[in-house]
Amino acid sequence: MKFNSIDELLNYTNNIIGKTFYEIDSENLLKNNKNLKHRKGVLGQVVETGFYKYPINNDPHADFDEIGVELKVSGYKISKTGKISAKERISLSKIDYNSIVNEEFNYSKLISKNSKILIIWYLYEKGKDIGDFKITDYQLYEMKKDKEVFKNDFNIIKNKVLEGKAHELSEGDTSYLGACTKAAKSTDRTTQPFSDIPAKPRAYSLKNSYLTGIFRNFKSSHNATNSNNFLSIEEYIYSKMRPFIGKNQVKILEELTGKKYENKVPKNINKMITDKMIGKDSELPNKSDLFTKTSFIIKNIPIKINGKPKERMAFRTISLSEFDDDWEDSDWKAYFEETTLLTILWQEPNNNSKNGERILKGVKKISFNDYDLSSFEKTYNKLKETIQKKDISLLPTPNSFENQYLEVAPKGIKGDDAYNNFFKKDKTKVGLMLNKNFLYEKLKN
DNA sequence: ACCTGATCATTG
DNA sequence: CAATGATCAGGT
Repeated sequence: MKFNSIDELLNYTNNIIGKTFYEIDSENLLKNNKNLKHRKGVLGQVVETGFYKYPINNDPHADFDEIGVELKVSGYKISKTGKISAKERISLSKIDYNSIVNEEFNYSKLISKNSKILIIWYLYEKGKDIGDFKITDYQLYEMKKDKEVFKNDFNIIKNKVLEGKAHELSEGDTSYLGACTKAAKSTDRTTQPFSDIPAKPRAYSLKNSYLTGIFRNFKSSHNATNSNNFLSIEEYIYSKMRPFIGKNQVKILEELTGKKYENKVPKNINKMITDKMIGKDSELPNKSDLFTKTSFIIKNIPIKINGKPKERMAFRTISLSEFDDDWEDSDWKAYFEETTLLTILWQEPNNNSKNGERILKGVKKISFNDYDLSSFEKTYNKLKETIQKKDISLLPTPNSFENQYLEVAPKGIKGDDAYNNFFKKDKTKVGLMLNKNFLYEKLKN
């Protein structure tokens, strides 16, 4: 099928809404070949051949070349809380560590020949036959809008390889363009030019969170592109923080609110400040496009004069039922994989100065690599086991295994007795925390 | 001086 | 009124 204009393409595409993959699979790619079912990309082929009537085995990238549009078929899921998110990243070409160091950013080569992508969205439902997934939306997206961010991301990846740190690459390093792992076996490794350490093979990808952002914007048709000039989140955060850097907590809060806090320093003073100064986590997507397309969480951490953190970093309380899922499917894995922490650093002016006196120092971006995640996985599995066996002694409290980064700690209010009441209710009074040593290592580099 | 369980102030 | 993002503080 050939389209002469984008309008023509979209008019035709409108007919795909409401269909399942079985319904459009005229070539019977799904029914005839059960093995194909689990192959990635088969749904894209079904749409190409069954709906757009491209011949099978057509060059997969030709798509709608004449009108400058590339086709992507992408799943999304709806969480228990009703939030929509993309199911998977879209992976692009492989990263060649040995040649990237000599390459300059080239948008058209990296993303695609075409600047627009037509995304066909289907609703992924766990346990359902993939042929029964229903297509619910289609969306034409102009990738060029994000070109400068892609360029910045590309250079982050390139610089890491230049520093001989290809093995430390992580999807959290960048904003939109990820470096996702790409290998048949998880043990596969490849060489890198400036280090002898073998690195995992990776490909460029459009990050899951980026796709999620695109789709959420589309659904809320809040397409009012709040375009701005910031290329990275750190730059954005710094622009908000700059007037306050070097001042102490009480002074900053007083400046921001006009109230006096000298005699009574709220325990959560840092969160009050960053909420006002930068924005609440829930408001961030309205502040900059960068926030809609990447999951950022602002965290405050007090540090000592020597730069070491004074405290662990706490996350929300956990529910017993969250640990029904296997790690691979768990919300916690997705959270740590995709979230980038923006750590606001508050330094003590003297040893053991009190809350309220700490000085705003700067911001540090933290994301987690595969090595970190494999340690988190152990914590997760210990929690899962604790819950399954109803045995509190198995709980991954601090130092419950070698190289533990993520630990369980109480988080309630007076009298909660979090450990003894652990099994009483689904919503527990304990939370997950990253320990100080781990945090320090992350802050250092 | 640190570790780890206990507790707090504000928020939605 | 409980959850969140944090800090507090007693014991070692």
